[in-house]
Amino acid sequence: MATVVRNTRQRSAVAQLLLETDEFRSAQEIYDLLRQRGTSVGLTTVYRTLQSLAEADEVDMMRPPGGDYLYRQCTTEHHHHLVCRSCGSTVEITGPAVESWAQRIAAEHGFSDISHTLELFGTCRTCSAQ
Amino acid sequence: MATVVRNTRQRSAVAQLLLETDEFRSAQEIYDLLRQRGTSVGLTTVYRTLQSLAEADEVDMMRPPGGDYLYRQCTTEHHHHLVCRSCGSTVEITGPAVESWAQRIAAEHGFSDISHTLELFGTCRTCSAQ
DNA sequence: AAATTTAATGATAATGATTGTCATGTGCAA
DNA sequence: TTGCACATGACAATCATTATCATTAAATTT
Repeated sequence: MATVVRNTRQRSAVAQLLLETDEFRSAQEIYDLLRQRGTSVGLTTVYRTLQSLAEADEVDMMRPPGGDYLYRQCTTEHHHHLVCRSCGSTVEITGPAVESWAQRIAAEHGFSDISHTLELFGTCRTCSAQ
Repeated sequence: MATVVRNTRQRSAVAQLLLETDEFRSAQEIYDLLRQRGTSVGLTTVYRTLQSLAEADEVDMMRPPGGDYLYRQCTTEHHHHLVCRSCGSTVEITGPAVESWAQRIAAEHGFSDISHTLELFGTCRTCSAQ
């Protein structure tokens, strides 16, 4: 019954690249980076692998306003992000009382099964200096 | 120089529908609703009008995880939303100290030109009862 | 080690939301 | 009323993502 995840060259290549990448990257960027380092993986497989890793909570997946989905290897504890709009460099941040606040507000209005999105976007120091 | 916004039947129809709609709706849904009430507007024009209204901060525009852009007439003061994943019904909420918190965190990491997204998603009472 | 089973791969096509094009329509200022 | 510039909308184009499916190759069994 349990879905067996096979250990393939492609899955390892994607996982390894994510380990070495600190910025949020799109599927296309990850595809390009893999080609550059000589460990090409088909674009379809890149999408599938990222989706699989995201479902397993091994990578974070987000979509900035007006942009495509971005992926990044993160710690497993719940956190939020401060992301550079220009280069994708990322700082993991821990929201203060967002969790409990969200639950309380939702309950007050009769909403259940609550989730939330909280992301900060800005321009990092490097990109500010052009 | 200033862009003049003309008062057309189509723009009025979209604005009027938004005034009477309390839920976040997609462009396609708005297009359909306009047809139903006999004030049809071309889909391209619906998109253009919504974008124009969003840029003027007269409607809020958001994109739930895995979904398309949604639009809703809101108050002009800055606020966040609690949105039903199932029917789109929305409660406007005011975040606590999110603003200042975001600015402080960003400054600590050398980021400038900060913006943030904070949205809550859940299932409203009506949809919980099927 | 070979055979077998079944998930994974990837080239390609399909999808679908959003945007671009451009001929025509129309608000509005003169 | 006229003229100009923006607005409209049918249609085509774009493009990220997903579906298809024949082929490859893990992992398991013989």
